[in-house]
Amino acid sequence: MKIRRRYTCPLEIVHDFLRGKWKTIILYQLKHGPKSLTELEKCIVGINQKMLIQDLADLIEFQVVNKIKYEGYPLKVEYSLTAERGQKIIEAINILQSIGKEYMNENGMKI
Amino acid sequence: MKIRRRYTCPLEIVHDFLRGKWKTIILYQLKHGPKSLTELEKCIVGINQKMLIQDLADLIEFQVVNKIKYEGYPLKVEYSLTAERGQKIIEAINILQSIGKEYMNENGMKI
DNA sequence: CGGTATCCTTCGCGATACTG
DNA sequence: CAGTATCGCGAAGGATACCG
Repeated sequence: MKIRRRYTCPLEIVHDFLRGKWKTIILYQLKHGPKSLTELEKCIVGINQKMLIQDLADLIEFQVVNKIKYEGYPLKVEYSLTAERGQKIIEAINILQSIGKEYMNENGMKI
Repeated sequence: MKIRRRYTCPLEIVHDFLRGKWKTIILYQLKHGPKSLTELEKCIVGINQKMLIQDLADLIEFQVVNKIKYEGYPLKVEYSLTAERGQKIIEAINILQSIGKEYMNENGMKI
């Protein structure tokens, strides 16, 4: 992660990090266990491979995601949440998700 | 808040809403009680009035912020978190803030 | 299948000027 | 002091082609 400016509050670091279009969604999709690149690509509607790989790299660097390479052929790589920071950030994302649910109910929105 | 696209998950609504540069910071600054426009402008480094007012309008529409107008002169307006959704969203923001603190400690960063 | 590189477009946001 | 309107730039991100 590149530092973009001088932060005046620890919150700004994390918010700047999560601000992009896809990172929270990627994390959310890893909530129920490891997934491969192509699995992620399939379940995240609208994302393209470039963004997915780019954001996964960021998530790994920030230590919210692990990358596991399995040796041998065919190539197999899996991504999963880290036990520490990954799980913690998911707590926050869960809250946001539940706010979204409420909001949709109140406004008669459907997926 | 204008709907930007078709959402495939309730999380996306809230994330899209919070993605902008300032909303989370504004909410965080309201955590300890109501503030006026100029107070917010002073304590949020780098923001300009246009963005502040624009984001406050969004936050009000999404029912995380209340606007209280006091009658009489001089004009007085205060913004505060709503009891329901405002408090709930702050829970998530608190988690992000604490992740930021950890991250800064680990990497020897200072404000 | 997993990953990198390049080009091009969109739009978030900053600057600035104006109104009640 | 509170709020609205306009304009332009730069970065985020989409499309696409290529490599191991």
